[in-house]
Amino acid sequence: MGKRSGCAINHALEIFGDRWSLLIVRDMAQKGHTAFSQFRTMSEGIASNILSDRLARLEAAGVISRQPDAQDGRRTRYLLTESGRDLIPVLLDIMAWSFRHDPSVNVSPAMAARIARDRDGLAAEIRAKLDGQ
Amino acid sequence: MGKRSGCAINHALEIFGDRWSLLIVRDMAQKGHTAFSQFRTMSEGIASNILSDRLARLEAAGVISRQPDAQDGRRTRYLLTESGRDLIPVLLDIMAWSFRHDPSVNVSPAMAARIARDRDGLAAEIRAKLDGQ
DNA sequence: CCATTTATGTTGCAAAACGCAACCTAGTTG
DNA sequence: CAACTAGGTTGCGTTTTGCAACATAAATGG
Repeated sequence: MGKRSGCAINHALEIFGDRWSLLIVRDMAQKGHTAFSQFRTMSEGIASNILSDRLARLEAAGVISRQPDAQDGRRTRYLLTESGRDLIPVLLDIMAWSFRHDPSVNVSPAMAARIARDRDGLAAEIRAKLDGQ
Repeated sequence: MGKRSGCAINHALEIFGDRWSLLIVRDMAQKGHTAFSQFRTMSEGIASNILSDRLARLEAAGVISRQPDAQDGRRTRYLLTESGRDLIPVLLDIMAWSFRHDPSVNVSPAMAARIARDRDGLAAEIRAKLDGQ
């Protein structure tokens, strides 16, 4: 796993520069998903082998953590680490960018306005919901 | 090119959800690169066929524009569109995230502090430099 | 308790994307 | 007009992806 360069953008791309990793983080932040089977239901349709691989990579990168469920031994709980939660503002900015340049995207104008006006406040709200997990 | 979903994050990933596209945008924003041969010198080492493909995709997505050079008919100038320039704040946030969670990355603490304190002002400065092109 | 179902994966295989080196063409320069 | 430069394309082997089937451990239901 030799890194290609010390550039900060490249560093980030080596963690989530693919079509799936950020969608997993999105589902964790937006929907509070924590289970393998929950990620499999995402509308983009991720294959189980790819999901398995991406969860392992995100864990290796320190963006998520994996813990066995105490109540149900079959389950594994995937949670955003501090580093993963810190991606929430980036996710919001990407959503706002997509909306500005293609309003046909599934973002309400109200949400877009909220991100523009108070991104960090919104990020804090999303973060707070995850604290219960 | 059927889209996988209307999600704003997915929309963005269909444009730059790979290991190279954002590095091209980075070189345009950070270094003012406009030529094929300039992008080929990036330290990550992009192959010419991949570069050719990514420039075509970014143009198709409206993030960059391509124009023949008036002075030298061999040259093509690649420039960030408004949509491309609007990615600058996102790039800065990604840089800051990388720095916070891996300080070994090539970002000076001063730059990281500047992004934290005045991201939009910094983005405006970078934008202003591109206006000469 | 034993059969069934659920949750989390792994395996095999075909298709697509990537990476490298060589090659090509139009336009420019000496 | 010969050599060089810029921006690609082509071939080909390697890697990653996507799909479907299968495996395994743990829970649940009768």
